[in-house]
Amino acid sequence: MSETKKTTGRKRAAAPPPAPPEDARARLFRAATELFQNKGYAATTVREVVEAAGVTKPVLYYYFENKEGLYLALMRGVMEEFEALIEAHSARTGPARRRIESLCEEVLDLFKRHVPAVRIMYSIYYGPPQGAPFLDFDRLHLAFQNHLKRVLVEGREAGEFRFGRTEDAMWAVIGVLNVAQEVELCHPETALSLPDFRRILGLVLSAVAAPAGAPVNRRRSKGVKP
Amino acid sequence: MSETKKTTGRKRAAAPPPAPPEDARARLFRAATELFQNKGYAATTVREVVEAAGVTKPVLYYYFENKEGLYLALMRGVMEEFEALIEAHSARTGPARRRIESLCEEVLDLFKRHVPAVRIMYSIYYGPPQGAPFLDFDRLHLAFQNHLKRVLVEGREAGEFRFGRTEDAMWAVIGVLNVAQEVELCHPETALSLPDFRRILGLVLSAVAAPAGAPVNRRRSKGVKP
DNA sequence: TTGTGGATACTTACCGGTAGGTAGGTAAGG
DNA sequence: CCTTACCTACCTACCGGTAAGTATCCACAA
Repeated sequence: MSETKKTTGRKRAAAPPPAPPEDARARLFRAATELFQNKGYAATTVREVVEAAGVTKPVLYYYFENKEGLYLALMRGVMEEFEALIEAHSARTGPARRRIESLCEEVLDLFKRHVPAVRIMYSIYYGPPQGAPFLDFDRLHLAFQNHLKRVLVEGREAGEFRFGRTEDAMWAVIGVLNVAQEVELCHPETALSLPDFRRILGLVLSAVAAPAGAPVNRRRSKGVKP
Repeated sequence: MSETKKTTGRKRAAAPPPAPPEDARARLFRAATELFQNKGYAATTVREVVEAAGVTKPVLYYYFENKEGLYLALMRGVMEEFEALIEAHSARTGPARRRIESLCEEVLDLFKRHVPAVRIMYSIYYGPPQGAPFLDFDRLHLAFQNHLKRVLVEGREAGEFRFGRTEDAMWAVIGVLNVAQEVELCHPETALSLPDFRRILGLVLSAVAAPAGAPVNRRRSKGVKP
């Protein structure tokens, strides 16, 4: 099966490979990402992972605690990046609409850069944990919701938006983001382009936009940074 | 599904249970649904299923071909119901907005009545197949999209809606439905009520609604049933 | 210069457990 | 006496994980 010559020169006097292009740890990482996203956590065996990575089984246990540890290492990277994105956005200023647009676009971009990991996250967040160890995806999701709500409220206070319940507007926006993610996951060949996404988000935001020329309703504009 | 009382007549001289209220097949069905949704297909063992159903292993293989067959039987019921719903809606008439609202509400209702099965479907549709046999969820999803697009176009032709690209409007509507489903799956305790859902859908539909009192743009109104 | 000791990065060979699945039997009813 | 509806006992394959050994390099003392 594996074309990997088991005669890994590693021994033998003559130094065999000039330098492995990717070290074993990185190869394990890539192989596991690929397999977990294609087959799921439980359905992927460590044997498959190490074979795809071209290493032997104990190597996996040398670099990672075990199968769970490998999974956790995979997920944590993306989770931290997402958290940092929201954190960075919390400090931003400017028109609420622009902030929402750029937030969504950046989330979508992060998502596209980590499709395999996100597919695993999605399937575990919405579906059953496939024997995979617990990870608090919910915390991140909630942090995102809260940030979005804050920007929406600030936009309303600044007279930029007009809507009844903040949650309604929030869900409408999240719906657009979800759809873009869904298409990316299930039909990457017809994935929404950035202009597509902007148009659809614009459509929804137009439903909460204050009428053009509406009075800037900045009532005390509390908390809104200058 | 079929409540056909097999009346498991087999009772030893001293019948331990007075009478099983549910026959073995139905109990297996229920147990598998519960376990698959809680642990995932691959992470659920047939031993767990039969134990939860209170039967022995060969009973499962007596009623179903194997683990895969049990899974397929589970999914097919919901898929057929969904398909029938879209079929039934294709024949409906009336204002496009009402049709979209009732379609979404009925889909959401079907969804709520089959949360366990849908959770499995979701996690496999968006995520990796967990070693589960292939099922063409995509066909159903596409059928739904096409129906929705048709109603939207009819609504525009009738002067009820005004939007640029049909796909944009479709995705915006689907986004709302997705969000409602997402909340149902991940936070059933704060699931959107029907009024909540109607408000949010109304918000999005208001973005594609033709201005009040706009001329009814029925240009040849081709294909629109009277 | 050489010896050596430890860290690093693996290897082969194996373990106990459990997975899905089955062979073959049995009790009860028509 | 055959069919239906189950049971006990078991099989093989493969699972996650490990014990123990080995080649290579480098630091540092002799």
